[in-house]
Amino acid sequence: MASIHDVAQRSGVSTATVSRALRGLPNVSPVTRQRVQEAADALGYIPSPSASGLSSGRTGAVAVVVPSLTRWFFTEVVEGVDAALRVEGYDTFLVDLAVRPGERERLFSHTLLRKRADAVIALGIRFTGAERSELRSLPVPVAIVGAPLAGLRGIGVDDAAVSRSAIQHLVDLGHHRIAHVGGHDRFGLDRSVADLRERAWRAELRDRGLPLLDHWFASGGFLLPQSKAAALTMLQRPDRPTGVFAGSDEMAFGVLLAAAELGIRVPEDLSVVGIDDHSWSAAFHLTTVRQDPHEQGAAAAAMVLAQLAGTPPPIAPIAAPHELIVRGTTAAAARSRRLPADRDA
Amino acid sequence: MASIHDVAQRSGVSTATVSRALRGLPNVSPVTRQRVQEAADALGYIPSPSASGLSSGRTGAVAVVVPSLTRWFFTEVVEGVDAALRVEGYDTFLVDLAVRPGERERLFSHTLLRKRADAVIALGIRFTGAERSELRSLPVPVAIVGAPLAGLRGIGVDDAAVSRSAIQHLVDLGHHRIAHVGGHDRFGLDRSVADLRERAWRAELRDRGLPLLDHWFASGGFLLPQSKAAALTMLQRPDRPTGVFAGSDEMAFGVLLAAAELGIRVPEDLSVVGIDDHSWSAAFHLTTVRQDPHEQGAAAAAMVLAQLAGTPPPIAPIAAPHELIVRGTTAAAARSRRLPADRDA
DNA sequence: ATGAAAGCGCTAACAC
DNA sequence: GTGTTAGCGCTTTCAT
Repeated sequence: MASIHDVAQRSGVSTATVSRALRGLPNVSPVTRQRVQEAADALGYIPSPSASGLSSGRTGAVAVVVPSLTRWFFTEVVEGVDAALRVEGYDTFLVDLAVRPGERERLFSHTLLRKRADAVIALGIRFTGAERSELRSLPVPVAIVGAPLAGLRGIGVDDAAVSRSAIQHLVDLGHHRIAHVGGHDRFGLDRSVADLRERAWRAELRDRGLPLLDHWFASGGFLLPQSKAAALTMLQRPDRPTGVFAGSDEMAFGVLLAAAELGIRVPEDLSVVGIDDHSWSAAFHLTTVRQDPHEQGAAAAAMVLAQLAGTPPPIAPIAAPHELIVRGTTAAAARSRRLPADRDA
Repeated sequence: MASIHDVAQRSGVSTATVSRALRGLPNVSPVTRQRVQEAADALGYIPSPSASGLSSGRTGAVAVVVPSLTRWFFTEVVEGVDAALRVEGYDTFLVDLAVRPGERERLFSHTLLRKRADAVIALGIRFTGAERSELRSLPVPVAIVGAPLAGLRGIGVDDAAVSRSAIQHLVDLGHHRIAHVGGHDRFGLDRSVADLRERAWRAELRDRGLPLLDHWFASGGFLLPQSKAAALTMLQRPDRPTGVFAGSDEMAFGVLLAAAELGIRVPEDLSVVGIDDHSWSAAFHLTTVRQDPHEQGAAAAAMVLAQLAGTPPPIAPIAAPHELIVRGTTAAAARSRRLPADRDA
C-alpha cells in the first residue's frame, strides 16, 4: 500500500507537490506533474479516503437514502445517482430504510449522513416534520427525488399532472367509471406521492362530474400482489369500473393479473393505465405515463455535485418530464356498458 | 460538530478515556463511562469515520459489488447484506457495475474496495481470471454470493441441484419435451449461474434419454421482455415443448406472458417452472424452486463480519437451501400431446 | 513552482 | 482505571 510519501520519494518532490500534481491543481510544472503521475502509477498509489477526508473535510461519498430497494422506481433512481456520481469520482453510500424500520429517528443528523457523506440524496420518502427541519439544516447539500419539499432542491414529476394525464386519457376514450389503485407502502415511507396521485384522481372525477364510489379506491401499497388482491375484490363487484388508473405500473400489473383471472378482457371490458413505464410494461402492453427515474437520479446527483463545486443551483424543485404512452391496455369504453349491473361471465 | 476533545473536556477525562468508554472497551470504571456517555449525548457527539479510520485502519464500511440493481435477486441480497451489516454498525457501500460497464478492470484493487471498505461482498458476477486472483489476494475479507469460487468464502444454492429439482418435477408430471429459457445477462456479468443451469438442463435431459432440440433453448438474458420474445418464437414452432424450465422467475413470467398471448393454456397445454420464488411469483401462480437471497446476503455479511472479528469461518462455500414450491403453472402432461405436430389454435 | 510544517480527529501503545 | 504521546496519510497555509 503505497502512500503519498512513497510517491514523493520516488519522484523526488515533496508530498505537497504530489498532492497538488495528482489532483490537477495549478502551480505544478507539466514535467513535475508528469513525473509524479508516473511514480504514482508505478507504485499503484491510491490516496486514502480516510486521510484526505480527515484533512480536507470531504469524504468523496454521497449518501442515498431509499425507503426500499425492491421497487423498480427506487432501483432506477439509485443507478442513475450512482452513475452520475461515479463520473465525478464520488462513491455511493446506501442507506436503506427498509432494513431498519425502527431506526428513522435522528436519521439525518446521524453518523452516516453527517460524517460519511458530503451530500445526501433522499428518495420517495414522506418526511416527518422533524426530519424536514433536520434536512433543511443539514450542513451538507441535499436533494430530493420525488414529491418536492419546500426549501429544498429536488426533482420529480408533477404528480397531479401525471395523474390528470392518465385520467384524461381514459375520459377521452369515453370512460365514466374510473377506479384507482394506489395507497401508501408498507413502511408509510412514500405516502406523499401516493396521496398526491389519489387526491388528483378524486379531484379529476369530481371536477368532471364523474361518479366516485368508495370502493373504486383500492390500496395496492405499491406492490403487485397486494394490488392484484385488491383488484380481485373490486372487479368482482356488480358496479365495477370500466377503467382503472393505477398509481404505478407495478400496481397496474396486479390489476391486469386480476382481470385475466376473472376472465375480464383487457382492453375490451376494462381499460388500465399506470404510471412509470416500468421496464416490463411494454411486455404487458400497458398504457402508462412514462417518467425516467434514472434520469431523475442523475439530475439529483448533478444538483448536489454542483453545490459541492460551489455553484449551487436555485432552490426550486424542478419538474421532471412525463409522457403518456398509449399501448394495448386501454380502449374506448364499450357503449353497452352503461348499466351498473351488466357484466359478462 | 463536537469532537472527542469536547467530550473529554465536558466529562473531565482524557480523549483516550472517552474513546475507550464510548467503544465499550474494558478498563473504564462504570461511573466514568456513564459520565462520558452523558457528555457525548449532551454534545451530540458522533465520531468521525475518517479520523477513526485513519488511525485504526478500519473504515467501518463494507463494499457490495453488484452486476446491476434491477434484478430482484440482487436487490434482495443487497438488502440482506445491509440489514446484517447495520446491526453490527457497519455501513454499506454500493458498487454497481451496471453503471460503468467499461470500468471493470482493476476493479477490486481499486480505491473503493481497497481503502473505503473493510471487506467486500460480490454477487452474481462471472469473474475473469485476473479478477479471481485479485479477489483471492485482496487484503480484506471477501465473500461471494452466487456461484462458488474455489478458495473464497461464499454462499449460494447448488445450481445443478436446483435445476434438477425443477426438471424432475416436470418429468414426474409426465413431461418429455422440456425446453429451457436461460442465458447470460447483458453485461456478461452473470454467466456462471446461467451456465450452470443450462448445463444441468442439458445433462438431465441427456441422462434421461429425453429429446433435446436446439430450439428448445432460448436466451432470456434474465430479463422478462427478452424472455417473452424468445418464448414467443419457441412456442410458435410446431414441435413446441410441453414444459418449460426457466432459469429465473422473471424469465418464467415472460414465458407466461408469451403463452397467454398465443392462447396456450397454462398449465393445461404448457407447464412452466422457474427458480427463485420472486415476490410476485405467487400472484402468477408460478411453480418454482425457492431460494432466499435476503438470507444469503445476510449470511455473506456474517462471514466477512466473522473474519473482521478475528474468527474466520472455514473457506468452504456453503450451500444455501432451496425448495420446490408447486403452484398452478405445472400439471400433468396431456397424454394426447405426443405427436410432434399436434397443437391447438 | 515547490517545500516545510501544522494539523484534521481519532486510536493505540505505553506509562502511571 | 486513566492520562500522555505518537502517529495514521493526507491537505493546506505560509514561506521561499
